[in-house]
Amino acid sequence: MSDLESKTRYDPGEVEPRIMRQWLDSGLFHPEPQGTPEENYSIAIPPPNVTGVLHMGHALNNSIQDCLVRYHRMQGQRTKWIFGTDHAGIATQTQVERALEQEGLSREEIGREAFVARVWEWREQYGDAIVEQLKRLGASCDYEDERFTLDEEYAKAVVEVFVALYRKGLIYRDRYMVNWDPGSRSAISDLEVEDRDVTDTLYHIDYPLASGSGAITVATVRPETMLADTAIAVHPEDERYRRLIGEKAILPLVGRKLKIIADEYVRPDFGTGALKITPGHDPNDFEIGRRHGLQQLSAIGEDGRMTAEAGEFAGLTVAEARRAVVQALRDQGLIAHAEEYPHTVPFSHRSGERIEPLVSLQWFMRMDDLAKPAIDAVNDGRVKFVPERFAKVYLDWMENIRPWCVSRQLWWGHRLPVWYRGRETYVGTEPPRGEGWERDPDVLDTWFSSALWPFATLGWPKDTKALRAFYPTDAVVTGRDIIFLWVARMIMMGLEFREQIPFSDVHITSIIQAPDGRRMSKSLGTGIDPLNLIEGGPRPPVFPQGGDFPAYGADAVRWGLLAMSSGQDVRFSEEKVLQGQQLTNKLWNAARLILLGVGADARAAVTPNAVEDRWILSRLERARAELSADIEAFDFSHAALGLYDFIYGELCDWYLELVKPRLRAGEPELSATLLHVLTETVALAHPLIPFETEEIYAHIPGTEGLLAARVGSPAATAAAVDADAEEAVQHAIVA
RNA sequence: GGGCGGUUAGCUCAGCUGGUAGAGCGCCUGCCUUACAAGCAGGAAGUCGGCGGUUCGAGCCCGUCACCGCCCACCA
Repeated sequence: MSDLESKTRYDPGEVEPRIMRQWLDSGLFHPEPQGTPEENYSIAIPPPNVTGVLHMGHALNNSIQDCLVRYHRMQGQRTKWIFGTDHAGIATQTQVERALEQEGLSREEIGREAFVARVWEWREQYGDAIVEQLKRLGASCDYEDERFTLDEEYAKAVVEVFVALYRKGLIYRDRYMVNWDPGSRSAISDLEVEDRDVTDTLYHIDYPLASGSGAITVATVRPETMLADTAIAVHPEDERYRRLIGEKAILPLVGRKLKIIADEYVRPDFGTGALKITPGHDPNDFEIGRRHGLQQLSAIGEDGRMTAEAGEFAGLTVAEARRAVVQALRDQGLIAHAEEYPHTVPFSHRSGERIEPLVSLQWFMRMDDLAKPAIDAVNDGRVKFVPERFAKVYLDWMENIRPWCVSRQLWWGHRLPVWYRGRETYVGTEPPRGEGWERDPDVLDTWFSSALWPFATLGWPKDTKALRAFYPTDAVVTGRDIIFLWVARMIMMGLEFREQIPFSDVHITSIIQAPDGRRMSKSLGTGIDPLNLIEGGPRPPVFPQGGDFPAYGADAVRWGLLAMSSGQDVRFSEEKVLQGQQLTNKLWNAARLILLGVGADARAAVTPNAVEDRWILSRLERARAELSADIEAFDFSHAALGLYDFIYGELCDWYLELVKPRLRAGEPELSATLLHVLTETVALAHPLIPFETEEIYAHIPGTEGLLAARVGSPAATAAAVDADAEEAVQHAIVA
């Protein structure tokens, strides 16, 4: 008890690492796989990227999950926080490629096998960082049962799913228009594309008519794609062009004859009302091309350079080709007009490069059949979104769902279980027998494996004890940015392969913005490293006052983040973390007052007669009920604020101030009440501020074991809200 | 082009099924020497974005406008 006497301020830096070690050594976070999912409680962590580091989103998200997990554990439920990391295909591969570049190497130079080995090494070296950071936060994950989406066992689940969906006809190979990311040199899904505002030049180009009588003028922002034009389209009702339908125009620079076709897609009021059709390089033109049976030509290759189809322009980059084509057209006097044209253009979310729509042979997954039961699950309330409005976002997307391009031209990931031999294709969990088979080099989209997370982590496809004990899980806690990428797909896969929803609650957390309202981002200098908040460290540039954060400690940061969170996006506020620190300091000193003040024989029965004693006991029960209700409603800011009000306002400022004289007199009855109140207070506060409460608990005479492992509270059930006492005290306050 | 969210004290945010505004930080005043001065007590401070409507009564309901933010969408 010496540190209680000597330390007038709570010292998280000393306490927290020590307590975490005790928790980890206790095995408390690693439950036996027993019982049923109904009686147990489980959450599968959104797997952080292996090479990632903790950011503010993780800090909030994991503070919330830990609060839920600790709360349910202390309700006596067998509780498992399923833990692991994600291989994060493109992100990880890019990082390792960059490291290679530093050595003057490329992945092509060292070859696939050596490269993948390098990534595994990289993972060994950096993969633990985020795990350690989560421990620093106090997250009570089951670290003893860690999964990785590329582990052998997990990979079996991925292959199993791929093969099953292939056999069902839901996974298929097709030559189709995809979002080609020249940066990662891979196809990416629609969800990995973001639109950005760009100002391009809109060129009006004359295509001479084959009849020799004049020209038809088209408008385009991508003149270089004209090299792959195979038609010109006009609206069937457009009087200006009606007579030209069926005629031919000559493609400048190339000389190919282009049929002038009619299609209702064309808007007469835009540009010139005549549209050049490039089925190989534009998603709309691709559709029009299919409707009219047009040829698809590719003038741009997967390397982002012009192909042989581009003739004299072959080998140029797209940007170079654009300049060259424009110059050539100018030389021939075919550019009728050019103007600045601001519009939105797709970019790769990953590499940041402009998407090049290409026709490519890829593997796709048909989603509509899978979506139906997943739509029902939300409509009938088996899966609930909190806040509720996100259900609509989910449903809108699901009802208009499109095929998912699942193949990626990367090396880091789950390789497709697909082999080819001549015209034969083999798909299976085991390699094909016989000679001459070659395996598809592509890997699966990272989100394909993440979609299986809630059951693949528990050992599926084997029928494991863990699966029987913990699936379905109870909740998933995540940001709204991955409702489609992850949450929706987990629901679909869970229903398809386990015939059960993967979780019953989807809690969508706030997104925490920088203090100035901008997005938190490393490159903008608006990001805040949670560890700098916990252990002290430099304030990023968004804080005008500069200097270092004090070492607030994990409890204060957790409390602050919970208090900040709400159904809305919120700005980060250091004041809330400071308030959390004040709370922990207040509680520390309240514990000192009580523990240093009560007599040694203080463990008497709690039989309060004094009205203020009955009052605080009543308030305690009220605080407990409100806190439970808030946590179960995923209302963490009210949980945090309510806890603060009870500890600060009622327990410390009012009750303890009031009983100080009696404390000095050494009343045994008071001592018993004080110890009871302190014990129950740290117990109910534990899910939010676990470290300090655990530390105080260890100092309370008569307690044994870990607070984190404490179940329920016998005294609590006996006690009840005492309206008489509350009213009596209210009157006293007024008087 | 559709959809969603926001606009409440100087700052960051609460305000449940409508009954006449709250917290933290900041500010002002007083108290201090033994739980905590990163303390205690008290105080000032808001035409609840604008306009119109429903109602005995609206920050909360309806309509409309204005900004701000986000998501979805194939107009060259």
